[in-house]
Amino acid sequence: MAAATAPIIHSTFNIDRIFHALGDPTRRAILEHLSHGPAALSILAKPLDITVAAVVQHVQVLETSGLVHTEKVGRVRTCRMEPAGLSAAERWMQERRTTWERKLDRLRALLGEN
Amino acid sequence: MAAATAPIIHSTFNIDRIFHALGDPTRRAILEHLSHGPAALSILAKPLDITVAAVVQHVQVLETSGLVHTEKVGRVRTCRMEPAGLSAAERWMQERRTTWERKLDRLRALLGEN
DNA sequence: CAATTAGTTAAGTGAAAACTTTACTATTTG
DNA sequence: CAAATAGTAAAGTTTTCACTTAACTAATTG
Repeated sequence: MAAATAPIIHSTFNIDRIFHALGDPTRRAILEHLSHGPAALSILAKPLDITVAAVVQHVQVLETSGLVHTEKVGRVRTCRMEPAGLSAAERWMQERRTTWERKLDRLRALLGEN
Repeated sequence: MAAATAPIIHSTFNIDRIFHALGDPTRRAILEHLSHGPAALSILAKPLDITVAAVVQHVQVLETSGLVHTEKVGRVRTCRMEPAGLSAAERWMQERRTTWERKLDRLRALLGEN
């Protein structure tokens, strides 16, 4: 019963990789930067005091998780945020949270009826 | 300009700890279990093939992040989900995502006007 | 074309994280 | 009360992760 099983269309997203990518504060800082617009690797590196090589590795993690897309033109690799990955993670959390909240409501209703 | 700065009330939540806690698949499995209702440590441990000691450690991480609350009665420690932490993480993602989506819209509008 | 800029790749280091083992305490139950 | 159950705490092991260094390629610019 309850809601019909949703068709699995968007399973290109690996929730494991997404949450792992989001687990690191530097990668979240990169995402935050990219939310204001696309940026080259060297631009992303500037405010973070780590080497460009480290930034490259973080961006690779973000890219294989699907949270970021990159494209190289000339010698510049431009990174841009890919919002669908975030949506997938938001959905995961929302599902768990609402499942729990519904459970709580039912419990409260039962207790209220006594 | 733009929106007024939101008063910081709910900063009891450490977004760093929350995202770190969510970064581990075993901890997400525990949360998933708890979304269906509170459970004792030993119940949580059963489907995961790791020792109870390891589960205790995961639950400690979840608890210090605020995603889970636990209480010991007799010899049983019962764990229950705390949805507010998830909401905080959802909010973080939604903010970054919508910032980016608004940016995209403005860009599209500009291009559309040409 | 020489110098600079942007990024890449591989290998190594150190620290954090996940997990186990072991020994132990407190509670419950037959 | 003896045995079983539920969890705890500390210490050690293994694995993963973030980061650096260093040597290199390709594109751009003075």
